[in-house]
Amino acid sequence: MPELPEVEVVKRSLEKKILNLRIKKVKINDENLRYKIDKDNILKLAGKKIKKIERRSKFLTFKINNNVFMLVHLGMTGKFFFSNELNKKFKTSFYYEINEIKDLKHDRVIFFFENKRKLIYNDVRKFGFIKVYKKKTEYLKNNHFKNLGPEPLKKDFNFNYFKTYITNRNRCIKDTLMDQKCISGLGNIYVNEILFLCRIKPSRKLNKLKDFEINKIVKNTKKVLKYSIKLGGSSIKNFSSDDGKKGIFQQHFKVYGREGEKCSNTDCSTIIIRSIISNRSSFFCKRCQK
DNA sequence: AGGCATGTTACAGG
DNA sequence: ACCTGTAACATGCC
Repeated sequence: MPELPEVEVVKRSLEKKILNLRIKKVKINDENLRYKIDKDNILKLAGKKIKKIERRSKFLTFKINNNVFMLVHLGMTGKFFFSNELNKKFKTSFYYEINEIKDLKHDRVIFFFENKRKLIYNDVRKFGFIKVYKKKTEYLKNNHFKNLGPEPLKKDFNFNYFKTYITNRNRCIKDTLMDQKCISGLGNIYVNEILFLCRIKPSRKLNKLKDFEINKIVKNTKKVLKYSIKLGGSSIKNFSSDDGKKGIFQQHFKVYGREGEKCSNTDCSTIIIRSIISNRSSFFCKRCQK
């Protein structure tokens, strides 16, 4: 379920659990993730501590001591689980309930810490990956960050940037917002939600956007992402609560997944429709989004 | 059986 | 070299 807000929530949650813990052992159950895991490198993490966790777009970076860096992308179905010394599993994010037996099969990599604590990387579809860089220079050169546009929540994603970016391009707004080169961290769910709030239909061409709409897109992008992070992100399945903190943003989806339902804008009861744009479902209200 | 699913990227064509 | 659109990757659920 990971778009920017979910990855951010995972990051914050992991910080509380594994920061400064020493890795004792790494076990690889399935090395064939999006990229084949470099066993030599990942096994060498044993004995080292996790010093810092950062997020860039939908990527997580674990800074390990001795200038070692571990880069993780959750793909479509990647999740982290943490279990403590009692071998009782706890969620590492706020929004996954663990069905231990069912999920065992998809536990791809396990990091063992002292006192029987474990961090489990679980990924059903294996679109996620884990890469280890032995040197800071190697990490900085990694090709995943090369073409990333600005972080939506930072100041460099603003009206001027966005207006300049879309000038002389012709594409529809939905594809543009999904394009990580333009803005990094959005995915299908949040783009649908943002465009609904902006009352712009996903297929609108960039050259037909008015300045006030460009401004609205920038503002609503920040608003939706912040609100979702505040609610602990969203999840379509495997969702449950534990200690009262849970990701509940999916309860606030206004269009995503709501094909056939009535538009949630007041004084509109048009049925939300779904259409495919660039191989991805788009949900929108024909009446409100122009 | 066939369609669908939160993402990225290799590739082809302009 | 840049821009854009498409298909593929692996797996499970309706």
